[in-house]
Amino acid sequence: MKTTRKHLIEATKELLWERGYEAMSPRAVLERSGAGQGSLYHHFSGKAELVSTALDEIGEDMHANNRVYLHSDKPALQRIRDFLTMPRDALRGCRLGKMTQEPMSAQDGLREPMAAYFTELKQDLIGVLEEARQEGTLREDLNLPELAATIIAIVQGGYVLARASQDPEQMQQAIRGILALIDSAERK
Amino acid sequence: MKTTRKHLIEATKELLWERGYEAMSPRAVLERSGAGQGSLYHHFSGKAELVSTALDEIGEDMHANNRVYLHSDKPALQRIRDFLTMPRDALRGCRLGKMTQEPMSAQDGLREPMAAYFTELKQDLIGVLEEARQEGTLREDLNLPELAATIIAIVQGGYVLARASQDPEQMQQAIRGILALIDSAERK
DNA sequence: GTCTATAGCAGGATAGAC
DNA sequence: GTCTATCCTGCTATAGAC
Repeated sequence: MKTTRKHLIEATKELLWERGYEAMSPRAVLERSGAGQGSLYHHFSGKAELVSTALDEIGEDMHANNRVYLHSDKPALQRIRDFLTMPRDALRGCRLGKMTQEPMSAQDGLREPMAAYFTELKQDLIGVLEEARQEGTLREDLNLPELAATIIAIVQGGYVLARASQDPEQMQQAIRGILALIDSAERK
Repeated sequence: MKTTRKHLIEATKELLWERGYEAMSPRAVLERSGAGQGSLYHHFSGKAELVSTALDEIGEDMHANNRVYLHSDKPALQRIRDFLTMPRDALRGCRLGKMTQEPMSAQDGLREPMAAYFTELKQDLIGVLEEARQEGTLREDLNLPELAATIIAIVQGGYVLARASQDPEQMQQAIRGILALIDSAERK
């Protein structure tokens, strides 16, 4: 079946979100996908390549979702707010961000998908912030790459706070805090 | 030796920082500390209790370090800036924050030290922000618990950005971004 | 391409001598 | 209290039939 490979990747994506890389075993992937040992090692050289493929897809999924908010027909600064306030499962954590803290994130083939995701997101944010500046709604003195990095960091840090306390509200607080600061950087 | 227990805890603290919980084996702790199998299971019921003890100490270490910056004799808002810009090993990640993204962070006895650290840090930050408000250097309309959460999230998210890109500068950018926004919330 | 069976090894914990 | 020896389990990968 051509779908066996797809099933393996799907199961891997789920398990990476639930457990991360270290705690995710190929055996668990086989059980969840319904495939046998041989299939995994027929389609992939091992755990690392399987995960690398899954990470690529996760990055694409997330990027596509972000663009729904960042490229709508609303004013640029509103799109930034929409991105910050989009629904997020705070207690599950960021599918990619959480793995940056594991030792595997230094390995070749595994770091790249994470780096690519955050680089693209940052560029998207910078683009929207430039639009806001052109629309005249954003103060001129702000450094846009820095502001973009700040916005991403708030989301990632919000996940950390939420999980530490097991309380999604902690992430919401952090986001409301940055929204208030962005309000004061808005030219009205 | 009474110090065998201490050596076990020290080795655990180091290994948690390097590898996190899932990837840290009791065997590695024994090798690094020079102790034998029996010592570990004499002093602790198992991996979880050993790690719980180590996490408590890590939280205390970090809290003591934070207070150096948050309780200096400088103006309150400057202490916030000092906290944000204190030296950090961006590529190693936060000793506690990184583990909030592991599955173990839901386990009893392991989550508490992380939750306690972030709760105390947030309270400290709120206290300093209240001082700033009393000094008349901070805009009155800002919600202080939200701003405190934002500050913590920036640091935690900065670690994520730095590790994803393997570039400490990404964390610095995020921090400079929030410093600029805080500047605009300062009453001069 | 997919399966079952299994190898080889490391993780986590226990037993029991000293 | 500390040690060495050892158990059981699960992880990662390979072998080889279908």
